[in-house]
Amino acid sequence: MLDIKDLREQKERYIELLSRRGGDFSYLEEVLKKDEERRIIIKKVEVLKAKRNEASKKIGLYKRERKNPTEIFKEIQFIGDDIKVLDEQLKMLDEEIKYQLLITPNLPAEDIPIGKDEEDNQEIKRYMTPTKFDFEPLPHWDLATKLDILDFERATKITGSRFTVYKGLGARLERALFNFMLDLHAIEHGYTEFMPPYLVNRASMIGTGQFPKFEDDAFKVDDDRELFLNPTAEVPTINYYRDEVLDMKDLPIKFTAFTTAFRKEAGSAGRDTRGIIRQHQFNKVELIKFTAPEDSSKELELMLKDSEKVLELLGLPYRVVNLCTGDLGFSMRKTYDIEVWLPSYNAYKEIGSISNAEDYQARRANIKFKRDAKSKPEYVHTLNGSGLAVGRTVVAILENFQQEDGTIIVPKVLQPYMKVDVIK
RNA sequence: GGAGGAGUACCCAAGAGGCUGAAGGGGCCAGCUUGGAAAGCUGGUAGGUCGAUGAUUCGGCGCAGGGGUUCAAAACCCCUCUCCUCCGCCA
Repeated sequence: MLDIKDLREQKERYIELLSRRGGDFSYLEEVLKKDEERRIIIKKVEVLKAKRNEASKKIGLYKRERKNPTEIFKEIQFIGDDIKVLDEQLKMLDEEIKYQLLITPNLPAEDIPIGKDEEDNQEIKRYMTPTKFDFEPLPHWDLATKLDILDFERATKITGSRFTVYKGLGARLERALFNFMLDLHAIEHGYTEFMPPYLVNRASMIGTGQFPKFEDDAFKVDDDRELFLNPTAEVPTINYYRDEVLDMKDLPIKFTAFTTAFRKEAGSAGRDTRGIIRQHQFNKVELIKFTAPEDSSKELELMLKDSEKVLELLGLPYRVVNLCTGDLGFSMRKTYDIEVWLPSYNAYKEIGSISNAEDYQARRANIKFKRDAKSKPEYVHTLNGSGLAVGRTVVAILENFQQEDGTIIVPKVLQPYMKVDVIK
């Protein structure tokens, strides 16, 4: 959430920056008018409340002294009604302003490329060169079906489209990968392992920015508690500290969370329909950081390195892009995407993204920190990154390490987990 | 699912309509004491948020959350959430 005071003071700059995402943000002018109105009412109602408090105090005093307080009663006879009316107006204004702010995305960072969509993302790094084959490589859905390690057809029987059964060495590859990733981040990179609930409430979804704007993307549980299936570990993990004040000495806090994520993929009908690139259910190892404001840029770069390390150890070709304003996620100020080379797409495909939300989620979720006992609480910065999307890593391994006979070479680092060196 | 109990500031805890910005502890900070520390003693400290204000400061809200009764509510009423105990069920 944006800070209404900052918005008030830097209206033009805020609207200009937001417009870089594309879209019309002139409605913020209306929001500021409501904010103005709100402050006028606050002034009025607080004067009345102060008057009433004073009178009530006097009545108490009179009663103790056995004096007659009728006079005072007369004075404030109608004050309660006035307060009630103003309070109701205030509440409505508050709600409208809050709602508008909740559906307004984060400001993009000043230094990221301005652009419309992924075409305008800026490539900043390549690792290895795209895999070359001296035979006709197969897409992962064909490879996996032949090896009988993924079953797309029968999965539709169990659930429906965009669900897959992992089987045999396919299931083991998935498990090997997330164990490998967790070990890397927890043991080598110093993140604390984190296993959150997979059902989250509305407040959590609002806290990280999924709601209210993107409610259609979430699976809702039919239960009167209003719970939703975890769409990314970012939600439960960042909300872990919702409404808390952390100690500076504990920052940065680093978590690595493995979760199964569930998404409706509402807007992507017809896209990536083959294989397991885009599923309603997928596994992901996530990296989360809570930092002091002055450290978040540095921590973002470190997180990117931690994330890249996974692909480097696996020996997969990838590139890193700096997302342009048009492709940037709702809650984020800056995002790097890591894109892995996929022969079936003959292109780089997103396998993880590493983002800095700065104080946007912290303000929504009310997560602060104190520099020391006496200092005022300030909002933390939150960062999250993939470490990585497990299903898409399976795809990358199958497609990049396939051999002419349709078998798959298991990367060295996975062999201790897989107990085999070839999937056949 | 059934029956009870509880939720007050960093922690423990008093408080059953007005003098409670919340007694009392613990903690924390400073000082005395000490070679240094502990203990002891003395003094100090109470959060957050919103609004006004150049600073100082003033005012509103705040005793799990929401709503109500009242001139006035931590206290009374209603709803919700969380935790605890017992019973039932269960991986």
